[in-house]
Amino acid sequence: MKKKQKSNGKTTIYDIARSTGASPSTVSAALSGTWRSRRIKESTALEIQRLAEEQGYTTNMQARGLRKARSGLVGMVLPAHFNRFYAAMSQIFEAHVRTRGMCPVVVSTLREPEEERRTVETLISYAIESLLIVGATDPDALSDICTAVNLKHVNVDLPGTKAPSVISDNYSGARQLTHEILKSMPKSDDPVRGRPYFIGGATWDFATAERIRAFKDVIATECGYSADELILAQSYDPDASATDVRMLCERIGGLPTALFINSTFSFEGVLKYFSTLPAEAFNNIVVGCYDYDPFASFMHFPVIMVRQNVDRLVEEAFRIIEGDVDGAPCLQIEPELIRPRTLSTSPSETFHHNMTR
Amino acid sequence: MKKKQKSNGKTTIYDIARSTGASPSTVSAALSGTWRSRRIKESTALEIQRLAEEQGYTTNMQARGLRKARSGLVGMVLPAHFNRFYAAMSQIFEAHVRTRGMCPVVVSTLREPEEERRTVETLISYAIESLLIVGATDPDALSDICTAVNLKHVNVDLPGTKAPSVISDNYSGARQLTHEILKSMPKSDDPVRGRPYFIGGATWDFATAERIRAFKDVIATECGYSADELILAQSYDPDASATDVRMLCERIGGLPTALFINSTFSFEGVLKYFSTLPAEAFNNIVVGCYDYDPFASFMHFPVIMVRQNVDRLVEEAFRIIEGDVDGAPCLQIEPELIRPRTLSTSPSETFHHNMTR
DNA sequence: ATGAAAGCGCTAACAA
DNA sequence: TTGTTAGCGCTTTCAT
Repeated sequence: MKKKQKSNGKTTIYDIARSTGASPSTVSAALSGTWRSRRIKESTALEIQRLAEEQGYTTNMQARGLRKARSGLVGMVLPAHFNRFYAAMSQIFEAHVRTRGMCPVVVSTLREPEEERRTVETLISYAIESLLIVGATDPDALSDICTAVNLKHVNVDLPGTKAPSVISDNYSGARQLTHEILKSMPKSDDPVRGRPYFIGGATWDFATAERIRAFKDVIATECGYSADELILAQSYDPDASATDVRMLCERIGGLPTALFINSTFSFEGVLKYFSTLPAEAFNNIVVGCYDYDPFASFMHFPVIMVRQNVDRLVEEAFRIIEGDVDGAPCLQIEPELIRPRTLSTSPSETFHHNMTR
Repeated sequence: MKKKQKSNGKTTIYDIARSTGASPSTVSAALSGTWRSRRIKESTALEIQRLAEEQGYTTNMQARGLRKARSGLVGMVLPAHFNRFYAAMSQIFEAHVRTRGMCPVVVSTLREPEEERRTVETLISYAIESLLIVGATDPDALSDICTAVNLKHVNVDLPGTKAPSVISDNYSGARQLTHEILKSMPKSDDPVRGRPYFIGGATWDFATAERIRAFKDVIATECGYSADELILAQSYDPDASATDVRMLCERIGGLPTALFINSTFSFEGVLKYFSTLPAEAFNNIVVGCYDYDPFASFMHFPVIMVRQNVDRLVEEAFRIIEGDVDGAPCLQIEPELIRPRTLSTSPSETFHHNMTR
């Protein structure tokens, strides 16, 4: 152990320079990898590197960033960490950023437009080099901020009009899910209980709207009736869904034969109500859930789920950031349908390798 | 819109200085909030702020950080994002950091010691002001790195010997859970199927070891027999647990009357096996799970769960960071027991407000 | 093959 | 009440 230098404990290139007898600029070159092109003798470079290592030198990224006007940081803002979908985003985002030798900064903004703005500005003040905007409530406002400092950015999951977007193909996913529900739905001639109902979400929400559109379209073509009356999309809140489904069941005198549930949050609410019913009540129902949770596979009735392709979502976002895209195109990524009890072969397994606790 | 200045699009205090006629230091003071103590006329300060706003000025934190030797960043490393527990950590960590007017940086390290080291070094090079080390595989190695640059840090969830730690009280939690399992376990005189079994986790893992110790202790005192034979802790992998429970059931000729499952991952595996059994098989079983997942509440058999107190874990970590702690004390936080079907009153609800999708 | 020196944007003495 | 100046640690011409 050498003695500490300066007031705080950090070794600088000047310290290294002093102890090797080289100049700061030589040390800089040796340590930043540019020494080859600066025609520094290999032996000097190696010696410097050895000493730096020994003294526990780490580059001060603030200084480097200030000088080079690049920070090595890549930012991502998302609504929340505590959510399977967004958590998967973070995980994959990090992997991509690391591949590029940079440092990921992920910050959640709790769906508050003001917080979104503030956070993006904060990230900008740290000179992030590009930004993924995930599920923002007001993507275009954020685009304006980014554009003003010409920061490359992409909208993910929720589209904007002022920057490229890559989102899940909600319409197509909901079509598949509705179709599958109809296919495995117990036959019934009951014009009320024998129909599929849509629960959860909010009509002002882009994703919900797309899913409802698909739900209606498929039912119109495959069943020949209108689904207008079958939709209960008041909110994403679990408790609201619990109430909705309870009132529905009371109104139609029992469980319907099929349910299209708009998210795992709503599903949680529905289950809360379900848990008040006897086991026999579930002999004639099939549930579809637009979202994925492994535990939901293990209910005592069939559950069909849709899982968004987080991998490709992020991959395409990076392709756009790094490519030279003009305008604000919107790329739609097909989600995946998870049939009941198919957990063992599901892609979620890949996560477990790294994440099992 | 004014025209762009400089090569890149960023306004600096010099730009503002020029357009207000004030000096850079006055601008700096006006913009960093120190103008009161610098006895700057209120009107000048306000005028400067107005212009800064108008020109879309944002402080360059790299420059400020370099100058002040403080970055405004607080770091946290954790094993993975894709995990309820760690995701909750991130969420709460962020809230705490924001309260302090700083910027959170959360990075996952996938339980790879080398990645942990690299990440901590990266964060240090960005001059983070303190660090939470969550669930690290080798906390002490990280402590060494931090100490070398005298960075304040705390271990969370997994203890270390070279820095203060705040962890869940695994022993106490597992005692409670075991006790509760024994209490609600169907009576049986069968000396094999009538006993509780422990599934999942790894004996080399600190947390698992503590839980097993509690499991054994409670069984010894309450039942009077040794639990040595009742423990199947090979791995956290869902599939391994699926196999373990299957082989157990084959060996003892049916389901046991009680199961202590060591994590939701293992639970997932157990459920995979359970889904091959008929519904009647579950009439005489109670399951305890050391970990929490809302969906697990809705199985067709009672599930008792333990939820770690993430809130307090993080809160205490900050208290330690900010206080003046000597040595490497280890604070244990009591987890919470969640009895079957108590979801509606569970603290998870608080999350939904912000995180409902 | 290497060194000297300027400057990235900001803050904090020290002057005035 | 405000301006001048030095310097945080690094990279990068330009010299040598």
